[in-house]
Amino acid sequence: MYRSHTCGQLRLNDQGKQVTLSGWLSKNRDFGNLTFIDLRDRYGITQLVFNADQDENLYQAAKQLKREYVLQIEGIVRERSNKNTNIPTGEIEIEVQKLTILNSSITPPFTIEDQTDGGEELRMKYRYLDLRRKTIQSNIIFRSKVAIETRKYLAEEDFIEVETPVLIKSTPEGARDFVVPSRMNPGQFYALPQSPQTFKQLLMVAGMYKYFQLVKCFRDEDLRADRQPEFTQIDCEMAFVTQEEILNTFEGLTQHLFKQCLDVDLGSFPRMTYDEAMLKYGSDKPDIRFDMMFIELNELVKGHGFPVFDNAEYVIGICAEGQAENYSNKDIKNLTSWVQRPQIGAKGLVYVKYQLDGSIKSSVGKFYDDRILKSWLDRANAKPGDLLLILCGETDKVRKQLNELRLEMGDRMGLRPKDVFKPLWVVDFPLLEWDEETERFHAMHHPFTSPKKSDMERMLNGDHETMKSLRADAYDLVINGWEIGGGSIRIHDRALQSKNFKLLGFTEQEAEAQFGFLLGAFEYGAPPHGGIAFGFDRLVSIMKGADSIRDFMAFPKNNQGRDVMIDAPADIDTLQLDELFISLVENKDAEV
RNA sequence: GCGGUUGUAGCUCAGUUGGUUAGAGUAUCGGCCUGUCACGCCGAGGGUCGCGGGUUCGAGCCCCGUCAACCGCGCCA
Repeated sequence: MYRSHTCGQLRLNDQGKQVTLSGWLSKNRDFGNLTFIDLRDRYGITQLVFNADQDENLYQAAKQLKREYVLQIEGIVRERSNKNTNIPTGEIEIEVQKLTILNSSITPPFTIEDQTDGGEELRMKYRYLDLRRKTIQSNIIFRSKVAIETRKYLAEEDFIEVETPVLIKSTPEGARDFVVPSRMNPGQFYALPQSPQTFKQLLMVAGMYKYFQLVKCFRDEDLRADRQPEFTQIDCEMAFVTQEEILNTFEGLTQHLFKQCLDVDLGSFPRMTYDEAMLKYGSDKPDIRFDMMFIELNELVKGHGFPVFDNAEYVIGICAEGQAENYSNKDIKNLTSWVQRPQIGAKGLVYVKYQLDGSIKSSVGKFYDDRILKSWLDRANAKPGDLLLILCGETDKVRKQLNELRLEMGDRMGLRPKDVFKPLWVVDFPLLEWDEETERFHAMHHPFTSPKKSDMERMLNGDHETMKSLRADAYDLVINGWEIGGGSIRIHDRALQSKNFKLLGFTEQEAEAQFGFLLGAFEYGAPPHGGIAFGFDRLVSIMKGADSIRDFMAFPKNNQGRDVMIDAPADIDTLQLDELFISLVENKDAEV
């Protein structure tokens, strides 16, 4: 028996007990003839004490122990004379009678503590040591808890978990696929799924409705703090279901997870159409922890001789409450540089300060008199002390820019606390998105998304401009400005699906070649169906208020998609290449 | 593909206008210490200043190139 108790278990009322503990040596504090050792496992830390007065040999043995040695000890639980109120086991210690070194350790490259001295790259290389740290361990344990509660809730709702294949077929739509060469089919490749989308729809055709799966998905695109090449989805699909039922079911799931895992009551989720979100926040995933909504100023600013506004398509602003006095000319200048960075790309920034004494100060004061400036402030419901920040330009661009500015101001003003959760359903997404560059439509959600019933007639018979205005039964769950989940009611009619493929620029042959199996299935009595997928990693991270999903994955990849611990990806043997009928191009530039 | 930040001891970082032998904290090693819990005190070892080139009497610092990490843009139906 390696242990009778964990290192986080013993309390004052256990004193006098004979116990056996196993764990890692976290720290030792030696006093010459008395030494303390912190023994750590995933449950906590228990202090061991070795006293030379009681056993000189044992004390000398304990002195030789180093960080991260794996120890097993037997001893008696004693009340501490000096208690440590910072840890749950802080009232007791173990008076050690027998010490066994289960394994030694070389000196770790960084400290295994809550606040480690190790940088990210080093921690990733030695991820197995990083994972010994309580902060990371508790993230992974929390993730497990959320996964288990997800299964509990969905099982309670009569969902069944079905595994779908990982080796599937590449499709040009959407993200870039990871591909896997097939040895038995020379020259051909599987693709790893970006999501189990078509399979879950086929499960609906199969009558396996109320499906879910906690599933790995793969996308070969550039990484971000919140994006990894392989990630996990809570993937769900239901048949004989309306959008309303789906929203309610998964609002319930989200409430359940927050309640069970964080003891947070989310309440019922507000809903907003895509158009409203774009108009008020310039984003399809608005952070509604704070207001600072967009104020449209077009007709108030035009026609007064300020050419920048007169020539702009769209002039909008936000009102930063109480910030007028906080922003000196220099601060405004810095903020202007901030919006002019290439990542934001605004041309400039106009401000109107409604000063506490009621006077008005503005960067465009020589073009507009105070009466006009006041009309802008009035539209923004500004009070003395408020700061109006205005951007202008093409509608889509300026919305995006002002969205960034709004979030930045929200951060600066402390309006985005990490422990406050504001969920939001964004609904009625456009069905199609016109891409100017390739001069074709893209599916806003994915090509299986159904138009709203009221738009079906227009979709089948409308002209090009009509297509741009079609709305879909598609929805996103947004929490604190993060897209946590998204889904739609699917097309279950072959003719409608064919029409959609055609709009998306597929020829009939292409549609048949790529999705013939699905179109074929639709001819055999496909039920109405729809579903949703949650980004599991993002959900878990945001529940813990983290910006990066990496610390919620046991073994994440770095910015270049590398696993620096196992050093993958890596070259493969020429024999392996030969078996796969793959030859590598020596000089990459020669390829072109 | 692009923008930004960073790269100096095992680790985290400082290093001024280009100028003596490149520092601190921490970790490691040695010594002392009987109530610590970021223990304390004394001492020691530890450096390809990411890499390559250039300017200069002299480069951690300036210039050019390059590599890597992180953040973001594009991309991510």
